[in-house]
Amino acid sequence: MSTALELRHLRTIAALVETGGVARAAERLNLTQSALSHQLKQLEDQFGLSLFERKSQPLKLTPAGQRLLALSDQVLPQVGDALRDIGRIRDGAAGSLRIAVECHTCFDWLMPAMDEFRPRWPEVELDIVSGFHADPVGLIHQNEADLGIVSERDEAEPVHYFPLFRYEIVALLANDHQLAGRTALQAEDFADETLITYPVPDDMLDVIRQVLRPAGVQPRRRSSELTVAILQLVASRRGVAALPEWAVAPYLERRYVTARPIGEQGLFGELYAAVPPSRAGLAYVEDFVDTVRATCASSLPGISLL
Amino acid sequence: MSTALELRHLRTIAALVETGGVARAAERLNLTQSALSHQLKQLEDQFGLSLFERKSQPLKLTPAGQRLLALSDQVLPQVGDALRDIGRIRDGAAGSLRIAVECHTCFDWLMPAMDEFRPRWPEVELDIVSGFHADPVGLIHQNEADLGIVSERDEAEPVHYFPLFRYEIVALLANDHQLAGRTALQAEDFADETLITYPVPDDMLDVIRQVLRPAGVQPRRRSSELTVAILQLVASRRGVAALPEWAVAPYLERRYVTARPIGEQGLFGELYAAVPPSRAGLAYVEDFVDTVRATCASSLPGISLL
DNA sequence: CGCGCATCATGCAAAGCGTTCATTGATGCA
DNA sequence: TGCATCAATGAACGCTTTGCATGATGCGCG
Repeated sequence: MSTALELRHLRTIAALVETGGVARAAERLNLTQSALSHQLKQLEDQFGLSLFERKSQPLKLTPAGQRLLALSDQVLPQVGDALRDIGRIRDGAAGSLRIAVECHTCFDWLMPAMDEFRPRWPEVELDIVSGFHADPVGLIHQNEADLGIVSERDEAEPVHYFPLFRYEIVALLANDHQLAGRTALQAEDFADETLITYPVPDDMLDVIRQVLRPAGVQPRRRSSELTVAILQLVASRRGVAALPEWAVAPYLERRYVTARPIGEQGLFGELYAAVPPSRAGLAYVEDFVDTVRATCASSLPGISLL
Repeated sequence: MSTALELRHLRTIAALVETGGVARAAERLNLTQSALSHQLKQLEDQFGLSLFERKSQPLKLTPAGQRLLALSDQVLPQVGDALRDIGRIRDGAAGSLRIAVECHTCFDWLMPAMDEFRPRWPEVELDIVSGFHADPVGLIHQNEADLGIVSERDEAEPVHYFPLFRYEIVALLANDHQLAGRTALQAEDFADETLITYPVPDDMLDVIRQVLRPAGVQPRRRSSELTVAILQLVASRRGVAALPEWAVAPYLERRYVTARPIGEQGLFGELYAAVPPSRAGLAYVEDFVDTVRATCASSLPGISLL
């Protein structure tokens, strides 16, 4: 007796189409490429049909694959709704979710995620704690926030961290900058440049903390609040910057400025959602985190979920 | 990391409610009672909620259980539709399904099943081969039928048998018949009675083949085409009958006649669908069998699926 | 009251699914 | 042509689900 169709298979098909490849789909699902390959083979054997053409970029579904995808698109949201409802039955529909952010750029993805979340949990009070804060976890302890977006886990803190995603921080140069010829930039390359950053403490700037300070490099500095303003300064050769790739992707596509990896392996940042342990199990908290991860995965280029 | 919700769980909930008990649900799903018990426990642990009240007959769902049931009712038909569509993609939407029956009463459940099937497979020509036939399998070999409903598997025949269900054949007596006092009837009890049957060869009557002939009992005989006519004769004390319990259940409920088991263990019949091996894998054939099993399981009292 | 029956839970042994790791083959790019 | 990417496959191992045997509990009936 062959194994029946399961939601697992629908999740696989959906991920396959979203990511456009078996390996990427596997990563999205927190599975291995091998597992997915086996799983797909088993599905195809069961149906006696192939589900997609392997040798084509982008990936192309057969009619049977398309029908399965249609089923996924129909069923998976219904399952999501049901799970949320069950969460509400357990924890109640109401609550508060005051969010503290330490990074400027986070608003780019936070707003869409909140827009997605709000109609699902109309009775949860959703707010952003105004301003930027060097220490969201502190705000949580003072009960002035319920969830903080942070870039480092401090295991000593009594909070629960939900991993969000990992992204590359790239150096941004004017298109005709002399360093634009390089394939990658090193710490020393910044020595004679003006580094343009957000006006926040150096500890919150990964490029300083992880690259320049260890190398003893102290470039000239300049700051601006807005991403677009920073880019404008870079384009007009007033300096260089180091920003998340996803934050500047649209500008890169239009060749407004040039991006280069920082260091041999590239420089990467990570983001986590910090919540009080007592609230980590709440249905709407978990769903908020899932919503953030889902919206970011589909809208931010070049990130990888943690 | 806890295991995610799967269709398996939804099928379990649906079966649980349909059958009204864990053990019966397990049988319906071709699993053990143990497996379902474990599965339900794991589900409840995962949600942190109980899904149904164990100590209550009939089984009562908690709100969370009801929500899961609603999801099942929503999702499982969609999955069924998709699987049928994929079957159509593989085997085509058209075909023919000429059905040969050897037993009179089968029409009671065959018609509803056909009504269910027809809209799902509008391009499959669905017919009943007219009249009753002692040998449906023969008709299949002569290519005059595509599927036969038979009560015995002849392993020597080159056909594929799909098991349908098992049912009890009960003796039917007038309410004030002297034998109505017994808890069960034996072969000898028929010796001085008139046995009323359908007008078919004795080999097709289980009560003759399995009970009376082995005991050398030859009661007086009378026959009628229609179930209701047989019952009318029984009620008016013209004789006794032996019919499938599910065929007479509505009359028993109204106490029109009295039913008693035949023999110590009761007398049981089984039904199979016979098809040519080459057609056993066709999507619409499998779906027809599934449809029959499903409609019979839900509409015929006292049967057990094989 | 105790017996039997029906029903569900539970502890321990076998399949199924996923993982790791290695390997191969196919494809596209320089 | 060589190199990188991607997917398929196979085998050994571990965790999860299922099965089997048994035990607990509740209910009806004498």
